[in-house]
Amino acid sequence: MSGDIEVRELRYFVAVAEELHFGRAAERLGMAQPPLSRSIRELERRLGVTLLERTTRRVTLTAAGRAFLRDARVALEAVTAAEQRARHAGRPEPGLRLAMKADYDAGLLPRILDAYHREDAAVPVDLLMGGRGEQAPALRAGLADVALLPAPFDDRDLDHEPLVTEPRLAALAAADPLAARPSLVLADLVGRVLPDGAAAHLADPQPLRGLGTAPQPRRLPTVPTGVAGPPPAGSQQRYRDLAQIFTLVELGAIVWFPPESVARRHPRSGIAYREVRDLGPSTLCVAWPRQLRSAAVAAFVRAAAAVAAPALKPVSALIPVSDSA
Amino acid sequence: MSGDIEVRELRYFVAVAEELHFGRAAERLGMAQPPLSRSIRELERRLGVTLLERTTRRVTLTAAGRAFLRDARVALEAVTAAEQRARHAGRPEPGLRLAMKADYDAGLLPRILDAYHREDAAVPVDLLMGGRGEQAPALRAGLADVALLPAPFDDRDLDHEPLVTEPRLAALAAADPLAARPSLVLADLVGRVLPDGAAAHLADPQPLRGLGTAPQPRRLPTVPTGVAGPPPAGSQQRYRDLAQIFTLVELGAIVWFPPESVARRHPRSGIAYREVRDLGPSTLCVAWPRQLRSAAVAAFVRAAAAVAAPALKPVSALIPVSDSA
DNA sequence: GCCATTCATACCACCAGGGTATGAGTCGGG
DNA sequence: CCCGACTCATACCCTGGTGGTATGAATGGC
Repeated sequence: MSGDIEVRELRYFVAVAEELHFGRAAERLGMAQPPLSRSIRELERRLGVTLLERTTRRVTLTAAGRAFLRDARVALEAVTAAEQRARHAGRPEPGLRLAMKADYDAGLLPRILDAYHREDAAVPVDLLMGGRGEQAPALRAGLADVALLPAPFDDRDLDHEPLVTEPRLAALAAADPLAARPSLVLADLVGRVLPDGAAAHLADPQPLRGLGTAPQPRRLPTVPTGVAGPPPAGSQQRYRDLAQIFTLVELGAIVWFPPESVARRHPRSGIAYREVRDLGPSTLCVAWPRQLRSAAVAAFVRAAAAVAAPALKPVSALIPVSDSA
Repeated sequence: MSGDIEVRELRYFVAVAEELHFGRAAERLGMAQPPLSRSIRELERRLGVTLLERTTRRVTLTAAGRAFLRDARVALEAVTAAEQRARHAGRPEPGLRLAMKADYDAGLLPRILDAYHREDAAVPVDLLMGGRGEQAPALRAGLADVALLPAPFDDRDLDHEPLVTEPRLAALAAADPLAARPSLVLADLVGRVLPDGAAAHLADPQPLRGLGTAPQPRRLPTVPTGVAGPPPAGSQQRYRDLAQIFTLVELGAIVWFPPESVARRHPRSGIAYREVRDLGPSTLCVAWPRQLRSAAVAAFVRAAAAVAAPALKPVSALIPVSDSA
């Protein structure tokens, strides 16, 4: 009789714990409800612990269930990361997979790659261009080996090194009355649609790094691909490519806060970039999975740090987790 | 047909990768060799990657295999930690499990516990007294929630906060000629048997924290329990309890480097404690699993930091990994 | 009090995973 | 150079775990 917890059981439990409904969880898992119920019960029996409190009307997590949900997610991430990294390492010439969002490199990418290729441990670099907030998960999932990304980001299981800090600007429609002013403060923008949780800057203070922060919801809002028309105002829609953002900014539908280097790279007649005096700066970081200490990654981090060194300003607080990350 | 990697397969692969021999690995796993061979082959097929190069005479790891071994160990650790933490969280009154080595608290434990119990989030504390080097693994395995331990230690997947730094002394047999001197330097001790990799202080500089450090062997030397007679000189024997160490020090069999607070707590006529002018100090840390951010742990860390605050000296370099950790 | 909803139980069927027997390739010794 | 030992792979069988279907039982709303 069964000793070990299996990955399958972890997936089952996570599904039920997320749905809090055996029927829906079973549907999501592509199976029938009775074997799912049985699996969970068997899991509980082996753990010697009740994870879920069930009545026929309601399913709730126990304290142990909440703890197990958190740890099960971590474990599942570790398993899939192992799988992905092995797949990549098995390729004939496994390059270094660098995850970043296009243009979010503070103009350093060419010099970093140059410096990197002069390192002894250098291997070819595969660029993985992703949307905002996809870099850190890609590292965790084993899909990338190293990333360039702006802080703050969710740095669970990641190590990082700040590279450069630069101001962020507000991108406004040129026709916007605010564009007439040479500089703004955040309060000027109250009521505007701000992308990507930037609204939090106006509302709450940033969550502090450290212990005791409540666990954050991890689910990303789903991104409808190939949408037509602007999203409803006030939605926390996430924009994957700059063209889309530019269009919406030009239309006055949103305000956007790009780092200075990104703005400088995209002058555009319909868009005005303005200083925001009380908007915190953006810090570009290099990040990598904590337990991954390959020579190729180390060389990349060295190269990036060396290139950035002259411009380095220490970042006062790297916020590890935020709802919008 | 193939969906997911399973924990069983990870265990199988780790066994084979460690033994580099299917027969022995099968024996270790308590199964026959053919199904083990088949499982590994099936795992490779699903990964699309060759993990092991086999001839009938020799089994070797491929590059992908080495990467997968590292990640598989991490994943297995995560699974067992999830299991253990759930078991503990399911107990009727789950206390905070504090791992430490007896006496290695720099005299702070009573005050830390006092301060902790005044915290709102405080729960009863279960003390887990372990030998040297067992604290960090206990945190990783989900057997403890928080630990007090001296740096350096293997801090993979752990967060830590330094508490106090204090000098270490040399414990010598009172009859030792060196005991006549008021203070020593490490060079005086060349050729002595030093426990727990302290010899590294004499030989190589400490490995630097950071990337690119080669992966370290993780296997602890096995500790024969209930040994009789002193171990052979030069062995990297690990000593579990102080009584054993004292006996060996008194006999002049070893030299030992306890933190000052430990020495002060154990005055003993047969043993002389002497300053070692070039021996680095010891820093007591509080450590906890990185992803575990419970209120009880946060409260404990706060309490420990508050108690230690007056005495806090920053530690210059926490060495994350060492052979002796 | 009835009915809809939802989790648990009962029972069945299939195949994944483990066992045994044996083949095949490789290295070493005579 | 051939033989034999060693070790991994293949062939085949069989058990039990895992999933499906049918149905019961309990809960909460109307």
